[in-house]
Amino acid sequence: MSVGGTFRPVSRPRLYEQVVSEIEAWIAENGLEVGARLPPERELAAKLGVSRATLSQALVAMEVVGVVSVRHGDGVVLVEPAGSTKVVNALRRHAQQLPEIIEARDALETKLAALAAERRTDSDLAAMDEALESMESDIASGGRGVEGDERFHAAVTAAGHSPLLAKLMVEISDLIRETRIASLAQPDRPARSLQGHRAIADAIRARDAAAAALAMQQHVAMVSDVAHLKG
Amino acid sequence: MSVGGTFRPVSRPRLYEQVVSEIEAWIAENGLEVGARLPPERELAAKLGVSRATLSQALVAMEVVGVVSVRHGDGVVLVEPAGSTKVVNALRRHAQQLPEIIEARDALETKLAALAAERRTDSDLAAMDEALESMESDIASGGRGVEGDERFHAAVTAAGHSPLLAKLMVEISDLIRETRIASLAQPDRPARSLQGHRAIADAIRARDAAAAALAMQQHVAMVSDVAHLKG
DNA sequence: GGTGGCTCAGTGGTCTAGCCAATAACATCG
DNA sequence: CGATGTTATTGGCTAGACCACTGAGCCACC
Repeated sequence: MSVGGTFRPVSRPRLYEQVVSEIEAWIAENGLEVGARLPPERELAAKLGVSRATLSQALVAMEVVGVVSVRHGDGVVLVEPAGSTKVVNALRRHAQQLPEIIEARDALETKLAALAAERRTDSDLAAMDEALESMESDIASGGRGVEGDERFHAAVTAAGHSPLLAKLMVEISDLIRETRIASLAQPDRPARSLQGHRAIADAIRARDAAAAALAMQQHVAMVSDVAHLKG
Repeated sequence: MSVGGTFRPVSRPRLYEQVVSEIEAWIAENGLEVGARLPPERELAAKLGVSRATLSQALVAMEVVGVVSVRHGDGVVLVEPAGSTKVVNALRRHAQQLPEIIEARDALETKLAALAAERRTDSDLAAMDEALESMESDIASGGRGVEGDERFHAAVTAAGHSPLLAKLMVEISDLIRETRIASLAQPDRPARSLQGHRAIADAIRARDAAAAALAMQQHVAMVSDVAHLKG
C-alpha cells in the first residue's frame, strides 16, 4: 500500500503518494543503488508533471520513512533500496506469514505475561476480568468473542507496564488481529480460548510469573494450530 | 529519532521537523484527544510563523508516521495521542529506560536464540564464529569488542530466520546500541560478554534450543547488571 | 413530514513565481 | 602546489492564488 495507512474506505488520493510510487518505480527501473542521486527537484518535478511543492511533499514522505536523504545544496540521495519500509507492509506481501506472527507473539506476550504477573495492579486485574466477562457473555450469546479476546490481550500488555514492549505489540497488532479472527472462527475455539485466558489471568492474579508465561505460551501455541489449519 | 534517520552527523535542520515538534507540543499542551481537530492550516501556519507549504510538509510527515489524518475539505484530525510515534523516540525522552530495553531484548533475543538453534544453517554459524573471532582479537588488542558484539547479535538474529522478529529487533537496535556501549565500557565486561557469546554459539551449533534460550537469557541478564550500575 | 438536491462557507490540495541558503566544483591568487 | 575566493547548481522556504472536497443549512418537491 502507499504511505497512508491500513485502509482508506473511499476517500482522498493524495498526489504526493502517487508521486512517491512513481519515484520508487523510476528508481527500480533505472536500477539505482544505495547512494545514488535522484535528478534535481526542478527537473524531476517537470518530468513527473507536478509542482516542486508537491514533489517536496513526496520527498518528505520518503525521507520520513527512511528511503532517501534530502541534502540542501547537494541533492537527493538514495538511502535504502525502497520497498523495505514499514514492518507491517513488509510482511503483508507474503500471505503465509502466520507462523512468524505466532513466533513474535510468543516472544513478546510470554515475556509480557511474566512481567504482568510481577507488576499488575488491581486495576490491571479489573481490566482483564472485564475483558473476560465481555468475552464470556459474547460467546454465551453465540458470538465469537473477538473483541473480548483483543481486550484481554491488550489488558495483559498494559499490565506488563513496559512501554517498549507495548510499542512493539502495537507494531504487530494489525497482523495479530488477522490471525485472531481466523482463529476464533473455528467452532469450539472461543471456548478454549476463554479457558486459556482464565489460566493466564489466574497466574497473573497469583503473581506467579512462571505460570503466567507458561499459560501464555500454551495459549499462543493453541492459536498457532488454528493458524496452521487455516494456511 | 527525529524523522530522518538514525543519526545526523552535522547537517540540515529541516524546518518541517521543527514544526512537527511544535505541533506535537501544542497538542500535548492543549490536551487534545484522539479524534480532535487541529486548527485550519492557514491559521496554524500563521500561528507557527511558517508558510502553508512548510506546514503542509510537516503534516505529510505526521501523516506518514500515523499521528494525524489530513482530510480534504474537512480538516486535520488527531489519530494517535502524539508523542507515541516512533518507538525509539518515545523512549529516549526518559533516560532511565534501560531496564525496559533489557526486557525487550530478553523477550526478542531469547526467542530468536531458540529459533536460531533450530534453523541455523552452516553459513549462519560461520557468521557467528566470524563475529566471535573479531570480538576476540579486538579485545586481545585492548579494544572493547563493541563491533564484534553487535555483529554477533546480528548473526543470531539472522540465524533465527524470522523476518518479523528481525524487524522488531531493528526497531529497537538504536536503543540496544547505547546499552551495549555502556555495558562494554566496564573493565572485565568484554571478556565475560565474549564468554556468554560462546555459550550461546555452542548451544546454537548443537541445535539445542532450550540451552540457547537459557544462555541468551543469562547473557542479557549480565548486560542488565551493567546497565543498572550505569543508571 | 420527509426526502432530495442546491448553495455556500470553510478547509485542504496544488500550482506558480521568486528569492534565500548550502554545497561543491572550479578558478584564482600567493 | 596549496589555500582561497567565486560561481553554478541545488534544495529550502515564502507568498499568493485558484481549484476541489466536505458538511451544514436551506428549500423545493413529493
